[in-house]
Amino acid sequence: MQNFGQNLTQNIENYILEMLNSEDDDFIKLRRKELAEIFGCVPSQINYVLRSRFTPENGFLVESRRGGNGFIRILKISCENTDDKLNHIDDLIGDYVSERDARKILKAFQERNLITMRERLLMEISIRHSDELGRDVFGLSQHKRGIIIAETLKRMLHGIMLA
Amino acid sequence: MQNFGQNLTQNIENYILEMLNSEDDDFIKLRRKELAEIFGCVPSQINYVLRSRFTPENGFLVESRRGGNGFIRILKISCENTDDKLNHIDDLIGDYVSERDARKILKAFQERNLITMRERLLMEISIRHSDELGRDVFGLSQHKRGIIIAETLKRMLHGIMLA
DNA sequence: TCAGCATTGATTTTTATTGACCTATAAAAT
DNA sequence: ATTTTATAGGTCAATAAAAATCAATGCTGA
Repeated sequence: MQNFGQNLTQNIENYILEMLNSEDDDFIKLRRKELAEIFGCVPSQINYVLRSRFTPENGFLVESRRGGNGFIRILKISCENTDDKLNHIDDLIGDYVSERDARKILKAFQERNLITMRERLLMEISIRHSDELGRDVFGLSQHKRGIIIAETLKRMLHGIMLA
Repeated sequence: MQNFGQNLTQNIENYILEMLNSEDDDFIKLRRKELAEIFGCVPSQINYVLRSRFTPENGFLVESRRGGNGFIRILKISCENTDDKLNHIDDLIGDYVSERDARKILKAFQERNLITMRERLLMEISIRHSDELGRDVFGLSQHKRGIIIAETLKRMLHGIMLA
Protein backbone atom coordinates (compact mmCIF):
# COMPACT_ATOMS: atom_id res chain seq x y z
CA MET A 1 0.00 0.00 0.00
CA GLN A 2 1.33 3.36 -0.98
CA ASN A 3 0.05 6.57 0.40
CA PHE A 4 -1.67 8.73 -2.18
CA GLY A 5 -3.14 12.09 -1.59
CA GLN A 6 -3.45 13.70 1.79
CA ASN A 7 -3.37 12.85 5.45
CA LEU A 8 -0.77 10.20 5.94
CA THR A 9 -1.22 10.46 9.69
CA GLN A 10 -4.96 9.99 9.38
CA ASN A 11 -4.49 6.92 7.18
CA ILE A 12 -2.10 5.31 9.60
CA GLU A 13 -4.41 6.07 12.48
CA ASN A 14 -7.34 4.47 10.68
CA TYR A 15 -5.27 1.45 9.75
CA ILE A 16 -4.31 0.86 13.37
CA LEU A 17 -7.87 1.38 14.56
CA GLU A 18 -9.01 -1.15 11.97
CA MET A 19 -6.50 -3.66 13.25
CA LEU A 20 -7.68 -3.12 16.80
CA ASN A 21 -11.31 -3.61 15.79
CA SER A 22 -10.71 -6.74 13.78
CA GLU A 23 -8.91 -8.43 16.66
CA ASP A 24 -10.61 -10.47 19.32
CA ASP A 25 -8.18 -9.16 21.86
CA ASP A 26 -8.11 -5.53 22.82
CA PHE A 27 -4.52 -5.09 21.76
CA ILE A 28 -2.28 -5.43 18.73
CA LYS A 29 1.43 -5.92 18.21
CA LEU A 30 3.29 -4.47 15.26
CA ARG A 31 6.74 -3.74 13.91
CA ARG A 32 7.40 -0.10 13.38
CA LYS A 33 9.56 -0.67 10.33
CA GLU A 34 7.00 -2.87 8.60
CA LEU A 35 4.18 -0.44 9.17
CA ALA A 36 6.34 2.36 7.80
CA GLU A 37 7.04 0.27 4.71
CA ILE A 38 3.34 -0.39 4.19
CA PHE A 39 2.71 3.34 4.06
CA GLY A 40 5.93 4.16 2.29
CA CYS A 41 7.01 6.57 4.94
CA VAL A 42 9.82 7.08 7.37
CA PRO A 43 9.62 5.00 10.59
CA SER A 44 9.51 7.97 12.92
CA GLN A 45 6.21 8.88 11.31
CA ILE A 46 4.73 6.01 13.28
CA ASN A 47 5.95 7.56 16.50
CA TYR A 48 4.24 10.78 15.56
CA VAL A 49 0.95 9.00 15.01
CA LEU A 50 1.27 7.19 18.33
CA ARG A 51 2.25 10.31 20.23
CA SER A 52 -0.51 12.42 18.86
CA ARG A 53 -3.33 9.87 18.59
CA PHE A 54 -2.88 6.81 20.76
CA THR A 55 -2.50 8.60 24.06
CA PRO A 56 -3.72 7.56 27.49
CA GLU A 57 -6.04 10.56 27.37
CA ASN A 58 -7.68 8.84 24.44
CA GLY A 59 -7.87 5.54 26.26
CA PHE A 60 -4.80 3.84 24.81
CA LEU A 61 -1.64 2.45 26.32
CA VAL A 62 1.43 1.95 24.18
CA GLU A 63 4.28 -0.39 25.12
CA SER A 64 7.36 -1.10 23.08
CA ARG A 65 10.74 -2.77 22.96
CA ARG A 66 13.77 -1.78 20.93
CA GLY A 67 16.53 -3.99 19.60
CA GLY A 68 16.27 -7.49 18.23
CA ASN A 69 12.68 -8.68 18.00
CA GLY A 70 11.52 -5.22 18.90
CA PHE A 71 7.84 -4.39 18.67
CA ILE A 72 5.14 -1.88 19.47
CA ARG A 73 2.07 -3.01 21.38
CA ILE A 74 -1.06 -0.90 21.47
CA LEU A 75 -3.75 -1.58 24.05
CA LYS A 76 -7.21 -0.17 23.83
CA ILE A 77 -8.65 0.42 27.25
CA SER A 78 -11.63 2.18 25.83
CA CYS A 79 -14.73 0.60 24.41
CA GLU A 80 -17.77 2.84 24.37
CA ASN A 81 -16.88 6.17 22.92
CA THR A 82 -19.62 8.54 23.83
CA ASP A 83 -18.86 12.05 22.73
CA ASP A 84 -21.71 13.22 24.89
CA LYS A 85 -19.96 12.10 28.02
CA LEU A 86 -16.75 13.85 27.03
CA ASN A 87 -18.55 17.05 26.23
CA HIS A 88 -20.34 16.80 29.52
CA ILE A 89 -17.04 16.57 31.33
CA ASP A 90 -15.66 19.58 29.49
CA ASP A 91 -18.75 21.61 30.32
CA LEU A 92 -18.67 20.55 33.92
CA ILE A 93 -15.05 21.51 34.41
CA GLY A 94 -14.61 24.47 32.10
CA ASP A 95 -11.29 26.29 31.83
CA TYR A 96 -10.72 26.75 35.52
CA VAL A 97 -11.55 24.88 38.73
CA SER A 98 -10.38 25.30 42.30
CA GLU A 99 -8.92 22.33 44.07
CA ARG A 100 -12.00 22.33 46.24
CA ASP A 101 -14.34 22.11 43.30
CA ALA A 102 -12.21 19.44 41.69
CA ARG A 103 -12.67 17.32 44.77
CA LYS A 104 -16.40 17.91 44.68
CA ILE A 105 -16.56 16.76 41.10
CA LEU A 106 -14.59 13.62 41.90
CA LYS A 107 -16.83 12.88 44.84
CA ALA A 108 -19.89 13.15 42.62
CA PHE A 109 -18.36 10.84 40.01
CA GLN A 110 -17.54 8.26 42.61
CA GLU A 111 -20.98 8.44 44.17
CA ARG A 112 -22.50 7.77 40.79
CA ASN A 113 -20.20 4.76 40.45
CA LEU A 114 -18.51 6.20 37.38
CA ILE A 115 -15.14 5.80 39.08
CA THR A 116 -13.96 3.66 41.98
CA MET A 117 -12.78 4.93 45.34
CA ARG A 118 -9.21 4.07 44.41
CA GLU A 119 -9.46 5.97 41.14
CA ARG A 120 -10.85 8.98 42.95
CA LEU A 121 -8.01 8.76 45.40
CA LEU A 122 -5.45 8.64 42.61
CA MET A 123 -6.87 11.71 40.94
CA GLU A 124 -7.01 13.62 44.20
CA ILE A 125 -3.40 12.80 44.90
CA SER A 126 -2.36 13.88 41.44
CA ILE A 127 -4.21 17.18 41.65
CA ARG A 128 -3.05 17.89 45.15
CA HIS A 129 0.57 17.32 44.22
CA SER A 130 0.55 19.46 41.13
CA ASP A 131 -1.27 22.22 43.00
CA GLU A 132 1.36 22.04 45.71
CA LEU A 133 4.16 22.28 43.16
CA GLY A 134 2.46 25.16 41.40
CA ARG A 135 2.13 27.08 44.65
CA ASP A 136 5.33 26.25 46.53
CA VAL A 137 7.86 25.72 43.77
CA PHE A 138 6.65 27.87 40.90
CA GLY A 139 4.72 30.48 42.87
CA LEU A 140 1.73 30.37 40.58
CA SER A 141 -1.37 32.40 41.31
CA GLN A 142 -4.49 30.59 42.39
CA HIS A 143 -6.00 31.27 39.00
CA LYS A 144 -3.08 29.77 37.06
CA ARG A 145 -3.20 26.72 39.27
CA GLY A 146 -6.92 26.41 38.65
CA ILE A 147 -6.26 26.31 34.91
CA ILE A 148 -3.78 23.49 35.38
CA ILE A 149 -6.14 21.56 37.62
CA ALA A 150 -8.90 21.88 35.05
CA GLU A 151 -6.65 20.53 32.34
CA THR A 152 -5.36 17.66 34.48
CA LEU A 153 -8.84 16.71 35.60
CA LYS A 154 -10.24 16.79 32.09
CA ARG A 155 -7.48 14.58 30.76
CA MET A 156 -7.87 12.05 33.52
CA LEU A 157 -11.63 11.88 33.36
CA HIS A 158 -11.55 11.68 29.58
CA GLY A 159 -9.19 8.75 29.73
CA ILE A 160 -11.06 6.88 32.40
CA MET A 161 -14.51 7.53 30.96
CA LEU A 162 -13.47 5.77 27.80
CA ALA A 163 -12.77 2.66 29.81
CA MET B 1 14.07 -28.51 21.94
CA GLN B 2 16.06 -26.41 19.55
CA ASN B 3 15.59 -22.72 19.11
CA PHE B 4 15.17 -21.60 15.55
CA GLY B 5 15.21 -18.04 14.47
CA GLN B 6 13.90 -15.43 16.81
CA ASN B 7 12.52 -14.98 20.29
CA LEU B 8 15.19 -16.90 22.15
CA THR B 9 14.98 -14.69 25.21
CA GLN B 10 11.21 -14.77 25.16
CA ASN B 11 11.19 -18.57 24.85
CA ILE B 12 13.51 -19.01 27.78
CA GLU B 13 11.46 -16.59 29.84
CA ASN B 14 8.27 -18.50 29.08
CA TYR B 15 9.93 -21.81 29.88
CA ILE B 16 11.02 -20.57 33.29
CA LEU B 17 7.61 -19.06 34.01
CA GLU B 18 6.03 -22.39 33.09
CA MET B 19 8.30 -24.17 35.51
CA LEU B 20 7.40 -21.72 38.26
CA ASN B 21 3.71 -22.18 37.63
CA SER B 22 3.80 -25.94 37.55
CA GLU B 23 5.54 -26.11 40.91
CA ASP B 24 3.74 -26.17 44.20
CA ASP B 25 6.43 -24.04 45.76
CA ASP B 26 7.01 -20.49 44.66
CA PHE B 27 10.57 -21.18 43.59
CA ILE B 28 12.55 -23.38 41.22
CA LYS B 29 16.11 -24.58 40.98
CA LEU B 30 17.89 -25.10 37.68
CA ARG B 31 21.30 -25.71 36.11
CA ARG B 32 22.47 -22.96 33.81
CA LYS B 33 24.32 -25.27 31.45
CA GLU B 34 21.42 -27.67 31.04
CA LEU B 35 18.99 -24.91 30.27
CA ALA B 36 21.40 -23.48 27.74
CA GLU B 37 21.67 -26.88 26.09
CA ILE B 38 17.90 -27.24 25.93
CA PHE B 39 17.71 -24.03 23.98
CA GLY B 40 20.89 -24.60 22.04
CA CYS B 41 22.42 -21.36 23.15
CA VAL B 42 25.41 -20.06 25.03
CA PRO B 43 25.14 -20.25 28.85
CA SER B 44 25.53 -16.54 29.40
CA GLN B 45 22.28 -16.13 27.53
CA ILE B 46 20.58 -17.46 30.65
CA ASN B 47 22.17 -14.70 32.70
CA TYR B 48 20.83 -12.18 30.26
CA VAL B 49 17.32 -13.55 30.61
CA LEU B 50 17.56 -13.46 34.39
CA ARG B 51 19.00 -9.96 34.49
CA SER B 52 16.44 -8.53 32.11
CA ARG B 53 13.31 -10.46 33.10
CA PHE B 54 13.48 -11.93 36.59
CA THR B 55 14.12 -8.69 38.39
CA PRO B 56 12.82 -7.46 41.74
CA GLU B 57 10.78 -4.94 39.81
CA ASN B 58 8.96 -7.84 38.25
CA GLY B 59 8.63 -9.58 41.58
CA PHE B 60 11.49 -12.07 41.45
CA LEU B 61 14.66 -12.82 43.38
CA VAL B 62 17.52 -14.88 41.98
CA GLU B 63 20.12 -16.78 44.00
CA SER B 64 22.91 -19.01 42.75
CA ARG B 65 25.98 -21.05 43.59
CA ARG B 66 28.99 -21.78 41.40
CA GLY B 67 31.26 -24.80 41.32
CA GLY B 68 30.36 -28.41 41.83
CA ASN B 69 26.63 -28.90 42.28
CA GLY B 70 26.12 -25.31 41.33
CA PHE B 71 22.59 -24.07 40.69
CA ILE B 72 20.36 -21.10 40.08
CA ARG B 73 17.32 -20.57 42.24
CA ILE B 74 14.49 -18.29 41.21
CA LEU B 75 11.93 -17.12 43.76
CA LYS B 76 8.68 -15.38 43.11
CA ILE B 77 8.16 -12.80 45.80
CA SER B 78 4.98 -11.12 46.86
CA CYS B 79 4.71 -8.46 49.51
CA GLU B 80 2.70 -9.71 52.43
CA ASN B 81 1.93 -6.60 54.40
CA THR B 82 1.43 -2.99 53.46
CA ASP B 83 4.75 -1.83 54.87
CA ASP B 84 6.60 -4.23 52.60
CA LYS B 85 4.71 -2.86 49.64
CA LEU B 86 5.51 0.74 50.52
CA ASN B 87 9.19 -0.03 50.97
CA HIS B 88 9.19 -1.94 47.72
CA ILE B 89 7.75 1.07 45.95
CA ASP B 90 10.31 3.44 47.41
CA ASP B 91 13.15 1.11 46.49
CA LEU B 92 11.98 0.74 42.93
CA ILE B 93 11.40 4.42 42.30
CA GLY B 94 14.13 6.13 44.28
CA ASP B 95 14.59 9.89 43.95
CA TYR B 96 14.50 10.10 40.20
CA VAL B 97 12.81 8.25 37.35
CA SER B 98 12.48 9.00 33.67
CA GLU B 99 9.03 8.98 32.16
CA ARG B 100 10.00 5.84 30.31
CA ASP B 101 11.00 4.03 33.50
CA ALA B 102 7.88 5.25 35.24
CA ARG B 103 5.82 3.60 32.55
CA LYS B 104 7.80 0.40 32.90
CA ILE B 105 7.11 0.33 36.62
CA LEU B 106 3.41 0.88 36.05
CA LYS B 107 3.34 -1.89 33.46
CA ALA B 108 5.00 -4.28 35.89
CA PHE B 109 2.59 -3.35 38.70
CA GLN B 110 -0.39 -3.91 36.49
CA GLU B 111 0.91 -7.24 35.26
CA ARG B 112 1.36 -8.30 38.88
CA ASN B 113 -2.26 -7.29 39.52
CA LEU B 114 -1.25 -4.70 42.07
CA ILE B 115 -3.14 -2.06 40.11
CA THR B 116 -5.85 -2.24 37.45
CA MET B 117 -5.50 -1.24 33.84
CA ARG B 118 -7.63 1.84 34.48
CA GLU B 119 -5.47 2.87 37.39
CA ARG B 120 -2.38 2.45 35.24
CA LEU B 121 -3.99 4.60 32.59
CA LEU B 122 -4.79 7.34 35.11
CA MET B 123 -1.26 7.42 36.42
CA GLU B 124 0.20 7.57 32.92
CA ILE B 125 -2.02 10.52 32.13
CA SER B 126 -0.99 12.29 35.30
CA ILE B 127 2.70 11.74 34.70
CA ARG B 128 2.50 12.61 31.03
CA HIS B 129 0.74 15.87 31.77
CA SER B 130 3.05 17.03 34.52
CA ASP B 131 6.06 16.10 32.41
CA GLU B 132 4.63 18.07 29.52
CA LEU B 133 4.03 21.10 31.74
CA GLY B 134 7.51 20.81 33.22
CA ARG B 135 9.11 20.73 29.78
CA ASP B 136 6.98 23.08 27.71
CA VAL B 137 5.77 25.62 30.25
CA PHE B 138 8.45 25.72 32.91
CA GLY B 139 11.42 24.62 30.82
CA LEU B 140 12.66 22.17 33.42
CA SER B 141 15.66 19.95 32.76
CA GLN B 142 15.11 16.26 32.27
CA HIS B 143 16.57 15.62 35.70
CA LYS B 144 14.26 18.04 37.49
CA ARG B 145 11.31 16.49 35.71
CA GLY B 146 12.49 13.05 36.78
CA ILE B 147 12.47 14.15 40.41
CA ILE B 148 8.90 15.37 40.08
CA ILE B 149 7.80 12.17 38.37
CA ALA B 150 9.36 10.08 41.13
CA GLU B 151 7.53 12.07 43.78
CA THR B 152 4.20 11.93 41.96
CA LEU B 153 4.50 8.23 41.31
CA LYS B 154 5.43 7.42 44.89
CA ARG B 155 2.53 9.40 46.26
CA MET B 156 0.04 7.79 43.93
CA LEU B 157 1.27 4.25 44.48
CA HIS B 158 1.48 4.75 48.22
CA GLY B 159 -2.01 6.10 48.31
CA ILE B 160 -3.51 3.32 46.29
CA MET B 161 -1.70 0.59 48.21
CA LEU B 162 -3.29 1.88 51.38
CA ALA B 163 -6.76 1.88 49.89
C1' DT C 1 -0.18 35.57 6.48
C1' DC C 2 1.15 32.52 10.17
C1' DA C 3 0.41 29.33 13.76
C1' DG C 4 0.06 24.85 14.38
C1' DC C 5 -0.02 20.27 12.53
C1' DA C 6 2.58 16.92 9.53
C1' DT C 7 6.82 14.91 7.42
C1' DT C 8 11.57 13.70 7.08
C1' DG C 9 16.06 11.90 8.22
C1' DA C 10 20.31 12.01 10.99
C1' DT C 11 21.63 10.62 15.38
C1' DT C 12 20.99 8.25 19.83
C1' DT C 13 19.45 4.67 22.88
C1' DT C 14 17.89 0.16 24.00
C1' DT C 15 17.69 -4.81 23.50
C1' DA C 16 19.48 -9.33 22.06
C1' DT C 17 23.14 -12.54 21.04
C1' DT C 18 27.66 -14.51 21.28
C1' DG C 19 32.09 -15.78 23.02
C1' DA C 20 36.39 -15.13 25.51
C1' DC C 21 37.91 -14.82 29.94
C1' DC C 22 37.11 -14.72 35.32
C1' DT C 23 35.64 -16.54 39.90
C1' DA C 24 33.78 -19.74 43.20
C1' DT C 25 32.85 -24.42 45.05
C1' DA C 26 33.11 -29.29 45.98
C1' DA C 27 35.48 -33.37 45.77
C1' DA C 28 39.55 -35.93 45.09
C1' DA C 29 44.37 -36.47 45.80
C1' DT C 30 48.22 -35.65 48.43
C1' DA D 1 44.80 -30.57 56.69
C1' DT D 2 46.24 -28.79 52.43
C1' DT D 3 46.55 -28.69 47.60
C1' DT D 4 44.82 -29.75 43.18
C1' DT D 5 41.46 -30.38 39.78
C1' DA D 6 37.16 -30.56 37.66
C1' DT D 7 32.98 -28.33 37.44
C1' DA D 8 29.95 -25.18 37.87
C1' DG D 9 28.21 -20.13 37.30
C1' DG D 10 29.50 -14.74 36.40
C1' DT D 11 31.18 -10.71 33.84
C1' DC D 12 32.16 -7.95 30.14
C1' DA D 13 32.82 -6.24 25.65
C1' DA D 14 31.77 -6.55 20.70
C1' DT D 15 28.26 -6.64 17.34
C1' DA D 16 23.67 -6.45 15.26
C1' DA D 17 19.00 -5.16 15.10
C1' DA D 18 15.40 -2.72 16.32
C1' DA D 19 12.81 1.64 18.10
C1' DA D 20 13.05 6.68 20.09
C1' DT D 21 14.35 11.37 19.78
C1' DC D 22 14.88 15.84 18.00
C1' DA D 23 15.46 19.50 15.10
C1' DA D 24 14.68 21.16 10.57
C1' DT D 25 11.47 21.69 7.09
C1' DG D 26 6.96 21.59 4.62
C1' DC D 27 2.09 22.30 4.38
C1' DT D 28 -2.56 24.16 5.14
C1' DG D 29 -6.62 26.38 6.76
C1' DA D 30 -8.70 30.34 9.22
